[in-house]
Amino acid sequence: MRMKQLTYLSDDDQTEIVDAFDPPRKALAKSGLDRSQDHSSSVRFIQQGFAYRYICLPDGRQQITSLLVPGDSCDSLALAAPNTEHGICALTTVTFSEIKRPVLVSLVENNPRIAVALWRSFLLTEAMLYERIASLGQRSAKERLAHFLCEVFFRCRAVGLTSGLQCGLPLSQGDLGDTLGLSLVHTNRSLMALRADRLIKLEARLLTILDLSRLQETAHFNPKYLQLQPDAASAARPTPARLGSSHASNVMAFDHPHRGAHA
Amino acid sequence: MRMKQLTYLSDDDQTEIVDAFDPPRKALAKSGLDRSQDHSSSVRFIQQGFAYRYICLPDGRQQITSLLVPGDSCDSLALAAPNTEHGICALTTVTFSEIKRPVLVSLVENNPRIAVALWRSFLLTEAMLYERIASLGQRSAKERLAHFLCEVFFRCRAVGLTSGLQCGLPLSQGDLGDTLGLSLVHTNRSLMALRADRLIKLEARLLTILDLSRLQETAHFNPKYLQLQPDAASAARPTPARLGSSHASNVMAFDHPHRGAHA
DNA sequence: CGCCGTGTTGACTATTCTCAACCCAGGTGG
DNA sequence: CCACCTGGGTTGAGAATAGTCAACACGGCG
Repeated sequence: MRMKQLTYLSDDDQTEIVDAFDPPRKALAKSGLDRSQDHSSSVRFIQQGFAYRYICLPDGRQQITSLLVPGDSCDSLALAAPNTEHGICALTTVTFSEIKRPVLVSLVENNPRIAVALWRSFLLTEAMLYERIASLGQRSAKERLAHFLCEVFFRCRAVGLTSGLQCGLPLSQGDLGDTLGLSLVHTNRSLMALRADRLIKLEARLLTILDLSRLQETAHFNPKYLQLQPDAASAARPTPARLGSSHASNVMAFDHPHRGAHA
Repeated sequence: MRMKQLTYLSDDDQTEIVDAFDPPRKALAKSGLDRSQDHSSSVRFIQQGFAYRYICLPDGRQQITSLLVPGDSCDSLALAAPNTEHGICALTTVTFSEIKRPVLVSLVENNPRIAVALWRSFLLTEAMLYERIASLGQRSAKERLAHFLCEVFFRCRAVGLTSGLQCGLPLSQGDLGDTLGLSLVHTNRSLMALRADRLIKLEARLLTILDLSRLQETAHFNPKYLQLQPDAASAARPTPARLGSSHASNVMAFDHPHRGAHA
């Protein structure tokens, strides 16, 4: 999980975390990640698969606020303010675990390393939010798209879900638009522009970066904000994903999109 | 400070916090809030005045990512990731206090109420970031502006810096544009549109809301995300601002804009 | 076979940006 | 006292960016 790369928790620490979780559950693509009904105050962590967090405006427009990859928590907010829930929707089949708030609290209180790991994880989320705001406010459609693709790629690489310059990107162009604040059509055209520049390939939910440094340039992308550890950043070798299945470091570690239960 | 309204810290708790701060310092309008050189790892809290946090893109564009009002912390990020600093710039004369990281940590470890207050404060920041993303991604210029004005007003009211439907707004139209991802000119036109609708007045850095509920409607603004306490939300009576000067609940609690040290 | 969901493209419209004036108030220096 | 400068704010006109509507292509699936 994300904590891993951030602080090098010991194996004991990790076992401690894993044991504290409720048994993992699954959500189908396009379904919400519901919390189990009996405890409203819990935190969910993605173990496998991709999901997104979104906000709906009263008139139906929706904004995808973050992409959630394995290791991410869904519920930093809910910890203290259970009334401000956002929706979480699976993009692929998602395996996730829930941990009850009191359990997490005692974990944090008894193991300062875990506390730091959790803290850093939330700060990373915040850093990504700031960067997204800069993107939405200042970057053009093409830059925004390039920036998002860079971010996805680096995040995937940090959790061992890349192979060379390829990673999975289980978003339709409509989803991409909702993420970037663009219309579907304009998203398509920006994508075509990046392809025409020979910067990326994107087909069948598989992103291939043809020229990473030029892509970063056009995006004005600086990975510093992702706070990657030096070795997690290089990641030529697949990072051993430890939590959940121990052989999850496959690029297309998610099921191919097909008609699931509709949102 | 913000902690106050969020968790009703006891007076003892507050004294404990106040005592832990370094002596307050001042920054002039348009100057950065520099940390004192001797300890890079510290957290700054705004006591009086307004400031903003911003990100600069390499080509000079700048995005204001958040407005900081009295009680806000400048440095949630720096706590764990000192390399991802953002700039903080004063909009008015600002009084702020710094607290060294180890001091804050021991405060948090020894007083769980303070820990919760700090935690909630950071989560509130996060909630505002999500909402800003929804604004930038989905709302039109006019809606965005209306939404921002609503947010500012509610936040000011929560810290007792309103009088009726008035509050200070020490941003130039250029600053507003950098906040909302709009050009100066278009910001001006959106502002004129809101004025033409008789929703607001804005002159000499004083915002007057002429019709709050209609302004909220046009912004699709729902204050829920601000997690206001019921009584802080009503706030017909001025909230006694306790930290810093005890009589700070004046609407125009900041100096009028004039040429300060330039950025 | 026909019906999705998804991607692609064209044509037109709307929103937003840029450039360029101009105004006004306050401050500064003669 | 006035001339001048500077930093806002306001407005117009034209250009660029992005959105909408509509059509069509393609593959998977019933």
